[in-house]
Amino acid sequence: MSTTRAKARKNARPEVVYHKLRELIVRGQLAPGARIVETDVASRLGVSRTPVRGALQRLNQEGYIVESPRLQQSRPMVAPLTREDAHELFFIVAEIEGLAARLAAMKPAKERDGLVKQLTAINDDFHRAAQARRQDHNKLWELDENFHRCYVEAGAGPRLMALHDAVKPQAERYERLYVSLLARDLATSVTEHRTIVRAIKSGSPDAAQEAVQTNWRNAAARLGSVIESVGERGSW
Amino acid sequence: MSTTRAKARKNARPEVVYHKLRELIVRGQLAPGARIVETDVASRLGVSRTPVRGALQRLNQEGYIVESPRLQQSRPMVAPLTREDAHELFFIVAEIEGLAARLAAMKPAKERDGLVKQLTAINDDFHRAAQARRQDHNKLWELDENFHRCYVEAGAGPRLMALHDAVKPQAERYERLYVSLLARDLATSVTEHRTIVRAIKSGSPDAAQEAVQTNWRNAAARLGSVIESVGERGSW
DNA sequence: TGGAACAGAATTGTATACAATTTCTCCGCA
DNA sequence: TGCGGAGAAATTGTATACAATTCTGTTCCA
Repeated sequence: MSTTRAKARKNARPEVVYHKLRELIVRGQLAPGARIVETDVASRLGVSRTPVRGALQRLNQEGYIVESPRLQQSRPMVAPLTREDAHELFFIVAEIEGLAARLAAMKPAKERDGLVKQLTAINDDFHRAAQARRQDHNKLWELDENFHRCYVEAGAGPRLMALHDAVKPQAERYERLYVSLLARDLATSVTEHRTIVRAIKSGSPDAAQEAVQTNWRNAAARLGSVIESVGERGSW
Repeated sequence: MSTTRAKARKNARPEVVYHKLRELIVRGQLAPGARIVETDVASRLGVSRTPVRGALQRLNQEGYIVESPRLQQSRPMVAPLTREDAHELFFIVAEIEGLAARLAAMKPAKERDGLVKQLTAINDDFHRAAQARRQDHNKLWELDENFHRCYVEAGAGPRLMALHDAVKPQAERYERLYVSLLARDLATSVTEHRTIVRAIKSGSPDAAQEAVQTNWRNAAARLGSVIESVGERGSW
């Protein structure tokens, strides 16, 4: 579990390599299946292989990169996007964020009030952005992300938070796919979000957990029906 | 999430360093709070710092070691054991294994039959081992571990399995504490295990998930009431 | 033509030297 | 005695050289 939360250690080189690569993978500029070569990355970013190695190992542990099933050496490549993977991943997120929502709904009413206000505001923005003539996929993704992060941060303790931080980013690639491929279907998400907010507002742990899980599981189903191996894309 | 499942790559040096250190930490021979020095480990195990670094990074990501100061260098030390940490960790395991149990309970009856037989056998062994005059803590831990692993493997897909593999080992330190400190209270566990088996046997997803979660949450509560900062222990 | 084998290139694994940073120690001084 | 600081020791960060492994392309033989 990445206990390794966003390290404050900004200038650490493995850190910047990690973020650069992760960004490229998540945005699809480094295509699923693409090979990653330590020396290339190192020379492109102007560092030696040592920090690159650290970054690669982390990306591997976090599932962005997989190792070709070779024997003695690893030969890493960008993890592919599959329907099954998306499904399982979203179900896992459903559990984690569901638990966080349950905990958030158990907070004293006073705390919940502020949270509910925030959530409502974000979801309204999300609604508007979804209805806009010219949709901004980037912004849509960010708003959805914020919505979920909001109640997770309110409910989760450090350990659950760390788990969330370890797992959730892996869903980012699929979430971006979601808003791209299902741009017209986002009204459903708005409604599901409202259900979550209501449950937290009324302080119903069971309902909150249920609502979050439903939201994610439905998303998994919707995405699964349109993801057909979004093949090679972009290069670097 | 350690997508990095137990690598078949046996002879890989980072792998053996990782396992050696992990074992020492989990068994308490490397005390919570103890500093870990790359060069020491390297010379003790007869390798250079490079593979040690890999192992250390992984142990860090998996939560076995933490970085003490917020400076520019890491200075890793063995993660301490606390009541709060145990509580949160067990609740997380409750979610993960609960989900796995739910999925296991949804398998066709034919598959479930074999599973139920296995689970019953293990739990009976566990029962006997718990009642033995001279308890073998090591064996007790292993049996409990097997019991849970059994239904998890039956129900979980690769991603959930990977998540489980990433999180569960971190609970090992607390589980061993549990069987040591609560040796006389293990009958309760046997009973809770029986409830799990019944739910899977009857193919009730809700009941199975609930039973697993109850088992872990109760364990968290029981452990929490006796864990009092099990201070420094052992050295290397 | 097809395939096996070999040579060379490409790539990762490991060790080690050096640089940067942190911690420790001990001495001076009030 | 206690505090502060300078310099030494310890420790981690980075780069790089070399070793081990895997991949690629070509040649040679059936």
